[in-house]
Amino acid sequence: MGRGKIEIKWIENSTNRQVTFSKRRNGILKKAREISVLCDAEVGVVIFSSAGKLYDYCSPKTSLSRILEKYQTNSGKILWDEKHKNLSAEIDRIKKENDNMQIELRHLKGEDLNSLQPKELIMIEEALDNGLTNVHEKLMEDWERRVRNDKMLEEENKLLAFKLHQQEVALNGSMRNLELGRTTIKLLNLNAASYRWHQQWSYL
Amino acid sequence: MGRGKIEIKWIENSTNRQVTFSKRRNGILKKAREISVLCDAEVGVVIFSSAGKLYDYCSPKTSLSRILEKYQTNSGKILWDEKHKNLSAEIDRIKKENDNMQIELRHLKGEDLNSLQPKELIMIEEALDNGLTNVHEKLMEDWERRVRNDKMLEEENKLLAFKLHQQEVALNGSMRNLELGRTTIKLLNLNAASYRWHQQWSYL
DNA sequence: AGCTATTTATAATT
DNA sequence: TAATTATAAATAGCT
Repeated sequence: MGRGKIEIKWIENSTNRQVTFSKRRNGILKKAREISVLCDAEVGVVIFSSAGKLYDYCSPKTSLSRILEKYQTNSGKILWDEKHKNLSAEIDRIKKENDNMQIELRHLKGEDLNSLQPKELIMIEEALDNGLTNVHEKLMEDWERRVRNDKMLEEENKLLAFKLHQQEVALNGSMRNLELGRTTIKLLNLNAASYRWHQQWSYL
Repeated sequence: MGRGKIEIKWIENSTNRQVTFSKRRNGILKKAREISVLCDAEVGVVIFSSAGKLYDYCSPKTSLSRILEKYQTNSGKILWDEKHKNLSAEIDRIKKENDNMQIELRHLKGEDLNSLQPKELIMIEEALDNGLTNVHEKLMEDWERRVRNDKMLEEENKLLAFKLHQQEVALNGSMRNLELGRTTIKLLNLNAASYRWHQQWSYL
């Protein structure tokens, strides 16, 4: 896999050895990543260079300690004390639940349908139809609420505009009736409604 | 690295996935062996297939637990001393993931929509539409396959009926040419096709 | 489970 | 030390 073929034995030249280590280490970690994605495998890799530097990989959605725990139960080799078996079992249980939901989600999103029987497809179709109906209903409700609200605001608007007009007329009338000059004009007992209106629109 | 290039993403076809897993697993374990020899590296690899089967490698002159011990001191990550912490954190994480999926599922099924904004509703609607499109496509494919199959069977049927008719005519012809009486009529070298046909329909 | 056309990884070289 | 390139090795799609 290179300019020349090499025997699989210790590389004496230390520069070469280090370069090869770096390249191959990257290769292994990449392939570990790939197999975990391609095949949904749980993978843990730990590599120490001869100088003692650490490199590692662990597939997503798990952790080295979890992988190692599984390793213990599966291989019978004991890596450490076994006081956490029940927690581990709990995790397995939840993960299985998780996987099932994942599958259901995929199916509802129209993915990974190849393995399904028509009967199953039809059940999914029904679920989707159902969901769609409900969503549409909700959207419709929302739309209607919006429309009602708009109408209400419009009405209120008209009413307020009218009141404003009335007040202006009244104001003009009183002004005409006042003597000119520095007369202080004490303004106007705005009634409660028009006050609220004023508050509401004053930021414009 | 094969007849065609593949994307690094989950392989849907389960046969392909399994074959790829097996090939790549061997590849990784081989490379782990090689780097440990070539570069005098300490390597530990643990792989679980999605079905939960264990494969592992550990470089010679050491053991997984020794490698892992080194891993702990070197990375600062605690693998087993306070592992219950890790585990319960893990459980929390998975549970959260679980909850999120649960919610998404509910939403797709049109449940629990009250808290959603129109924008979110529309996104869900799109997802559902999409899923429905895919499911319909799949059903349509299935339907078409079925129709094609039916047509083929019908054609074959006609052909066989025709052959049968021909044979009857031929039979009647020979009968007419035989003297009447108790002559034994030795029946008829049915050819292979009509024999198969007979087998096929005789249960009706 | 084997076979190859290809893609990848990497040993040698710059 | 980092790129480049010629070649070996791995493997995807077939059978």
